[in-house]
Amino acid sequence: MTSSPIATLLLDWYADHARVLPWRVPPGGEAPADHVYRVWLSEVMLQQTTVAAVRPRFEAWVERWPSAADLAAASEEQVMAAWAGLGYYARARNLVKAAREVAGRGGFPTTEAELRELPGLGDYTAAAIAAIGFGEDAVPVDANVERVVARLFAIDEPLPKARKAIRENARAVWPRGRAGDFAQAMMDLGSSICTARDPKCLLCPLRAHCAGYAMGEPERLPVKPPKKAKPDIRGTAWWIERDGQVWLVRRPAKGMMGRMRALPDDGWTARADGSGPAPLAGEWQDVGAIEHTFTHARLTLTVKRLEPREEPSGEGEWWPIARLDHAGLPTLFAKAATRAKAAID
DNA sequence: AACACGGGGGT
DNA sequence: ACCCCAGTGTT
Repeated sequence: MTSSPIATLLLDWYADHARVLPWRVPPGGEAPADHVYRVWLSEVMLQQTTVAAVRPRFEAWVERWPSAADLAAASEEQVMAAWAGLGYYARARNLVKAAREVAGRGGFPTTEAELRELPGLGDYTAAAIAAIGFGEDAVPVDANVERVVARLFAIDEPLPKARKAIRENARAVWPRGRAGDFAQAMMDLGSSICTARDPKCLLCPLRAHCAGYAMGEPERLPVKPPKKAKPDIRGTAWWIERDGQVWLVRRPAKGMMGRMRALPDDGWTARADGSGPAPLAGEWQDVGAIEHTFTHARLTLTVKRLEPREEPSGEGEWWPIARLDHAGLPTLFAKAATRAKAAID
């Protein structure tokens, strides 16, 4: 079976232009013993998250937990704190579950179909690990591949209906035996040449084969559905301070930032303003508000401060304010904490 | 099929 | 001030 001209051109381009990334084996290089673990971790971190944001977090992570067995032995609490700031926290909960399943069965699955059963691995990630991690002829279709293929074949049907045609065309050009390198080549092309806006077609190794380029305005593709406006919502977070410590709670398992450490709040959700009572009676000092944008809403969070005599009710813990950086707060609450501390001075 | 789920980087 | 992103799980 011979490769398509597109595969040959892109693999040749990749041989000269591959990005150097901490989880990547250079084209032609030898995979390390922990390769699958590193590919798995990088792929999960890269779900809806940019390379620039992932890179330093990946390095710190593999230093702390060099293998799936190490990660399986960690507490979920440690892992959640280590994930703080990366967002989509279900990924961290699933990462622990998956690590324990992998450790329990004595190693990673060795097929795409088995990988797909691990928590947190959908169609894309299972295919990416199979192709990049151990060379299976899998076809991982992410947003980069969608964009490149939609342009190469001038698929102008709007997403998500276009996905079937995109997947079929991707399969048609994907080279057997080089699935992993080709996947990474598509990522690099999508990130540096075939970008969402202002693609650099004059530098593209596939230009001569690109129907989108031939038609003009390849940047229109893929066609995306209109997105809806984000509602503005409001909420309150409570900064309860005593003897250089602040009262932190653990968020419920369900919903936003599930099981993450946090400041107590008034029960706002991404769909509604909060209205819950303060966890203590007293003279609350308004220390200002912070803005934070989620996927589905823009939140204005008012921060109120109190130095109480009695203990707050309910589950929680006193945390030294000087060590708040180590509490593993999601970015929203880290911002709120910064606001509260600024008001103290 | 539609929605919930965070955050940061690029322009 | 948007737009985008190496998506997955639930309803």
